[in-house]
Amino acid sequence: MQISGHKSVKLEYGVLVEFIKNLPIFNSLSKDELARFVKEVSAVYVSKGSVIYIEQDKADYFYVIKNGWVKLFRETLDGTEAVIDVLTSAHIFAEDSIFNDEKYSSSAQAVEDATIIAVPVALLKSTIYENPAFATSMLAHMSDSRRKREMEIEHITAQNAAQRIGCFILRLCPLEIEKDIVVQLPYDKVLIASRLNMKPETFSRALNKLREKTSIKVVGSRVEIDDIGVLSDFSCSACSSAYPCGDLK
Amino acid sequence: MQISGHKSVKLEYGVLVEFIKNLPIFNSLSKDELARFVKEVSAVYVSKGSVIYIEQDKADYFYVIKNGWVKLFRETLDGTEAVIDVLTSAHIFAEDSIFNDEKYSSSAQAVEDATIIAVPVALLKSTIYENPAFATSMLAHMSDSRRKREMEIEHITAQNAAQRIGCFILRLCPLEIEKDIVVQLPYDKVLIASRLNMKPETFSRALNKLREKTSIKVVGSRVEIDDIGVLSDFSCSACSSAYPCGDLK
DNA sequence: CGAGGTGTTGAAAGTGCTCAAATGGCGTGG
DNA sequence: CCACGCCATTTGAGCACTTTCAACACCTCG
Repeated sequence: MQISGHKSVKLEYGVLVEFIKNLPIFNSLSKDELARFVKEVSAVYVSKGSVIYIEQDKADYFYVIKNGWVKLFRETLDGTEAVIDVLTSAHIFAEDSIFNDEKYSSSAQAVEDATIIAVPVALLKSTIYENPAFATSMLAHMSDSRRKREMEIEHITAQNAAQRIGCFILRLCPLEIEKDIVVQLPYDKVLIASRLNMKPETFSRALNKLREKTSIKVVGSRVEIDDIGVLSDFSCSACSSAYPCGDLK
Repeated sequence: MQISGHKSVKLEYGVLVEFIKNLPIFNSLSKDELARFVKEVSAVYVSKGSVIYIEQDKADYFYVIKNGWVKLFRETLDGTEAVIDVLTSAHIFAEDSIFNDEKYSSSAQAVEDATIIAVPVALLKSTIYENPAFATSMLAHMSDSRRKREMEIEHITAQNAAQRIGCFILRLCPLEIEKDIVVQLPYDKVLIASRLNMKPETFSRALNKLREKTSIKVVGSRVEIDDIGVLSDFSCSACSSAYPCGDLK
């Protein structure tokens, strides 16, 4: 595994303020708190493949993704990798480091070039303590995040491979449009496969099946959807909520 | 489904205070707050099979389990039931009602006779706002709970049916003893099966396999474990943490 | 006793996985 | 510009595990 690929980057001050201020999770920060965050924070550029931290590392920072894609994962005793989540812009990770003896509870790796904002865990902790509105935001975030995991479990057990891929594609679609949508798969198919708890071979075959059943067109990472209704009928029938379920961002 | 079986019960004042005070989640309540909780709370007896609430019901209360077993579940569009969790003494549920538009995000049913403490959601909300230590406790709880779901996902994908049952049994075992442990399965096998995301038939067969592989003895709901090491070697090899992993209560 | 719930077993059908091999794109060194 | 090697992806064949459908044993309750 590649460990290099980290580079501290200077973001323009105004850009950083705007970015942080507009994150839902930080919208309850006071002006002073926001200033303090901006001061104590640092932006880091991580190139595709580089490891951000490893499970059990001392957790001094949690992160906000400015752009790019980051994979959270654990390794099992028999050496396989379990992908917990794959996140992008505006998502935060390692925020549970306030607990867990200040150790990271999983590992994180950039799966596409990314810029991430490192925020001291101590600052997170003290702000939670001092600003009840922020504490409530964090709690809402945690609750959503737990809910997201619950939906994940439902998907794994109730949907077959083709339906899970369909569901994944649906979550990439803009909500306003119904017909002739084109989306790009955001990262490579091997990773999508493990994100959806299946093998690459199964992914490939299930995508063929999905193509047959829903008349979507796939060329490389480009996906064309003529009619989103057909796709959601096929994918969501085994699930507890219909498209757009809105549960997983 | 049986809807009856709810009965308000009077718990002795001292008993209630002691119970609430000793819950980890409430240990940061001040004396005044504790008094207020005890005043606003009500104990409810729910008999086996009775439904506590249904998804989308208006959520005015969340619950703490005094004793018994409660199942949380959702129903999928095609009519099958997805079990989210099965909880017992000292666990809380529906605490995410502070968000979600004050609606329950799943349904809850007693699967064994139970006594549960109903706490007004409004009280939870205001206490989070007023007591940062309590807010932090709630946050820690949410974080643990999310982690628990993550382990669940790992189990479903990495362990086979027999290993999942082994893991379930291990979590019933007291931590101090290593040899000649006897445990009772806490609720019926059909429910354990769906809790572990498998069919009853699969459960039955996988339990036979587990018996062969680990020399545990099972008679009805009674399980005898000669050597916990053999059981954990078999069950935990596909997982990211070895017994006692301590992740799922 | 009969009904219904719970648990077990058998046989057949899926579904996804493993292992192996082929394909195709793409960047590097010549 | 081309050959090469690497990597991502696809395809094939066979296998392992879980589910499905059916039947049956057992127990409890009315």
